[in-house]
Amino acid sequence: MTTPLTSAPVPGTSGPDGSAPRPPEPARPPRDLRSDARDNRERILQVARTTFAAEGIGVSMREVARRAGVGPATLYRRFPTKEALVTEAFGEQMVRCTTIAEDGLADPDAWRGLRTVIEQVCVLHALDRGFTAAFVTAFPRAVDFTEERTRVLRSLAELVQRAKDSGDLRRDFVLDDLIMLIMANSGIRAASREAAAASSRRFAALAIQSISARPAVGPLPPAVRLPLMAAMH
Amino acid sequence: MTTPLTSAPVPGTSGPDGSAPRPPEPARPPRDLRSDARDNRERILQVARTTFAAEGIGVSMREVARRAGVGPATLYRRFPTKEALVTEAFGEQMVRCTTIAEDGLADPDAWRGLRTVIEQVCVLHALDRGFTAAFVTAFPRAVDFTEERTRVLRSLAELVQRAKDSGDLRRDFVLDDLIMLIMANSGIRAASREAAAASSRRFAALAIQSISARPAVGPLPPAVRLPLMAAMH
DNA sequence: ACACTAGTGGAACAACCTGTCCGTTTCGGC
DNA sequence: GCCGAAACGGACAGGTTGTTCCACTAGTGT
Repeated sequence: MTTPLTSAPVPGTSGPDGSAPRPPEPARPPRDLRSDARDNRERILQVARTTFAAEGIGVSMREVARRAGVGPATLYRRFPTKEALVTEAFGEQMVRCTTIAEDGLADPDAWRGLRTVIEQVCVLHALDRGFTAAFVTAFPRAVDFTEERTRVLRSLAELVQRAKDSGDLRRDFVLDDLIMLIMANSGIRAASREAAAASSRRFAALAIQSISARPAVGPLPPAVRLPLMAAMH
Repeated sequence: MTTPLTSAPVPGTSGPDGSAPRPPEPARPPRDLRSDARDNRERILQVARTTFAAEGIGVSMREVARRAGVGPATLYRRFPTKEALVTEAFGEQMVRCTTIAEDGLADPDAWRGLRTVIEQVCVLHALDRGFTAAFVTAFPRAVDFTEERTRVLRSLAELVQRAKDSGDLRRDFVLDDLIMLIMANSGIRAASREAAAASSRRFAALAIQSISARPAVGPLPPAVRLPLMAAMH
């Protein structure tokens, strides 16, 4: 099974031209669209962003098209698959995540930087109505954000290390804890975007409390009335 | 704002006659089924429980029927709707939740009782693969667990109050925080049931840390390697 | 043993989804 | 203006979902 070696070279791959099939898809951004097409594309993206953020990824492509005032075919011409649309729509949030991480890393006070990262990421995700969880569960293996992601993770790892070195972060903290807390945050559902953001703020404060190496009971952001129908079965 | 949850008067306790159209559905348990039908029903329930717990609520009715070795019609004759099946299937977990809450309340040490409740509920939900979140998001207004739920909430509210009185629980803690933490826990996804449970144990420990009135950095359950593809975009 | 009916499973239905085709409209350089 | 190509949208295909119909099967009281 590991030795297909002797077989004839796969036809087509030996050519000197070496034009790869098309996996990397280098030029994703719109090339030179006609003016109306460009407008439509932009409108679709905007609608997709707000709709997905507000109602989750379950919204159908048709519905996105309808709200953007175009036909389904137009939508599919610009974004050949739903995954592509979602990826593109949330690209902005992705770079925002990167920015947050690097801003945190830039803070000379690593512990404060880490705290800021946690709070901002939590709120960001809350405003996107658990986009993370939705996206991940919907497209488990999609995510060609890999490049951005590893960059972010590298930044966070260094931030965590520095916060430990300064003695502010518990020494048994690991990067997976940070991921866990962020995933947990995305499990919070509230009645409105504002409530979700407020809730996430409080959650972030509690999370920070829990990972501090020198915990001290300080004030918290206000509590939020949650739809009790939720978590208790 | 200082009166979070306790305000809701228990609905439906006013009318003496109370001949509601049919919302309570008094006789849900199987009445006098034929032997084979009874077997089938039991088998369906068992399959539904394990399947929903393991793979989430997204599993189709067809699939449940197939795994139970019956036709779709049989399934639907016993459980007229998917919601009914889910509700019935998770009834067991529901009473387990109740048990956990009442055991916690029975503990003379309220703080220890609360800690136990948090950990056990978190693990329970983890083993159900985020059943709570899935259920709630799938059937936002379903849940005729109201009776059980209010009972649980009442127990928890008292437990929280007692833990505050004993000076172990932060005084700005509210019941909504508990709900928030439980919802958050259900946002955690891991590679396996075991990993999820372990993760939830660690999460619960952190949560307890964060709401303690006298926090002290103690040991935590082991960290779990999470599918980093997840929460970080 | 027998009939009678509760119970059954497979096919079918309606609604929805993602993704495609094709005749029509509109842009944009001349 | 004009005309070719780009872009459009409504209808179509194929799949999956929850749910129902119906001819047949198999328990059960006699």
